[in-house]
Amino acid sequence: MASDIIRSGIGRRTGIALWRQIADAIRAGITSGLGDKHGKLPPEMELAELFGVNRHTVRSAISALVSEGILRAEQGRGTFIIQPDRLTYPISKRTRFSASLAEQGQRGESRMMSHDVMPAPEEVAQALQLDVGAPVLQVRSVGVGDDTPVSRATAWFEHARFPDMADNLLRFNSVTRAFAACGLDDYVRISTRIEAYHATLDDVEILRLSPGSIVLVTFAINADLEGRPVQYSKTRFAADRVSLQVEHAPLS
Amino acid sequence: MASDIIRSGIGRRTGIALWRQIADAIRAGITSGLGDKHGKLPPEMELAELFGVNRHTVRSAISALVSEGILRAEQGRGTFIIQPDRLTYPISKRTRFSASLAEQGQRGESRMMSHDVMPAPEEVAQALQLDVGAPVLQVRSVGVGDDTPVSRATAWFEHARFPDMADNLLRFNSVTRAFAACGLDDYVRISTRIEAYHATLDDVEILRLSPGSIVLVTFAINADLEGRPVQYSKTRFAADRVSLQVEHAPLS
DNA sequence: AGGCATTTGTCCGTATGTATG
DNA sequence: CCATACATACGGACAAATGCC
Repeated sequence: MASDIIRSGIGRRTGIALWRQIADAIRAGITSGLGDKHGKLPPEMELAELFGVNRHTVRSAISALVSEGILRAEQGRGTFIIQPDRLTYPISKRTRFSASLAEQGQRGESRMMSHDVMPAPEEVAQALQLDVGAPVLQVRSVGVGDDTPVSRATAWFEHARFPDMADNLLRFNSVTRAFAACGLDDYVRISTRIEAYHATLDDVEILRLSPGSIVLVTFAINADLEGRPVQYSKTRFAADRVSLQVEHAPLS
Repeated sequence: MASDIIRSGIGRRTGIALWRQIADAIRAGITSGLGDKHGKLPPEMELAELFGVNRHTVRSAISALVSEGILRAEQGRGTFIIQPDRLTYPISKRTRFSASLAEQGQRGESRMMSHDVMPAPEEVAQALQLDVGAPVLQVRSVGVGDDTPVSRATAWFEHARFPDMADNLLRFNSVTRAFAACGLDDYVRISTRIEAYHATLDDVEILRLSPGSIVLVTFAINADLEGRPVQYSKTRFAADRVSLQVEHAPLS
């Protein structure tokens, strides 16, 4: 039954207050059928029964979501959902980060936060097929869509091969154009690894998450058309705001 | 100061208990430098100062992580991190579920739990390009590697086209061979969507997770060589036991 | 062996936050 | 608003196990 599905996961002495769990459940349930076609939630008493808690507890949850800007409560009429969709990020041979958001009609951009030339640590050296300690450009950026931070990325480029990469990235604000300005006309994604973790404190702060929420982490390698790696990047996505769409190559 | 960096993000009356926030912080910190080379955590008093809380609060966090199987506490010696390796699941045009585990030298198998012919709900009908209500075979299975449940999947097949699918799956315990027995020699993955969620009660039970842990959910469509969908499946992976590896097509 | 510092484990009491009716 | 029950967080004290001198 629907009530069982919704109630599942709500428990006591888990370290998370009931009102908070219910707030999370309502936030998650928004995508899967909670609320009618006008976005109206069931009345508080009904929600209380649904979750198996007191009406006061539901009220705490709702008031938290209202101050998060996810719900709107109207005296006498009901409580309504203000629904933001998940952003879909395509992952394909031709993944272009900056183009993804624009395609969905989302105002989105990637803001470079810092850049630095450093000796390659082992993980980066291995991905870029360089010697450990070889100079690499490290770039940190934050992806923003609809005024909400969605992802934060760290990318590395071989400094010897692309000495002007930092300048070009700053000028064009696009990896594709920056590569072009460095003399690389085309590149393809050769590998993507995906894992999921609990948000770190940095995630909580930068992506404006609540403690305990989830981040999807992608480890990606882009290469030139000869197959030589040109970029290694780790990106952390706010899991409740995105959907990663793997697009396999078309039939040959 | 370092303690200020780590302390940031830990807050009171947020609806999430301090011990829970600290447990999440330690869990997240394990991947990024918390703990020395032997996997030993700083002593409780030190962690308490680091997070700006009482030692008892840190102890609550640690005891939660111990019962999650992430930490091991030894009286008089210290608290240690238990690091199990992740299984890597390739996701490619030719993803074959049953072959994945075997390739890694892992004893793995997929156990069918139940099967049922039912009218296609909207999500399934859309994925398989059928009319809503058309008969489909629904199969639930659990993927097990090294005696630990790793994933649970629900798959749907068009019943009219593959009437003997259930029998063949039971007989061969392999999607690839069952398709072959139904007259379909080859198929390819055309779409994979990946999202991440908190574990539901069912996840906790079936995948033997602890409440609050993470599941990676993949939504996959396989098609025949003409591009007609033959299988739609949703798979829920225990996120701390797997790594999804997207393999892009080789350069043409 | 003994002595000592370090670290986890257990008990007490008390104040505050959360949840119910 | 109020009263009640339970979970959370703090502070202090001491016991138990380990390892080192």
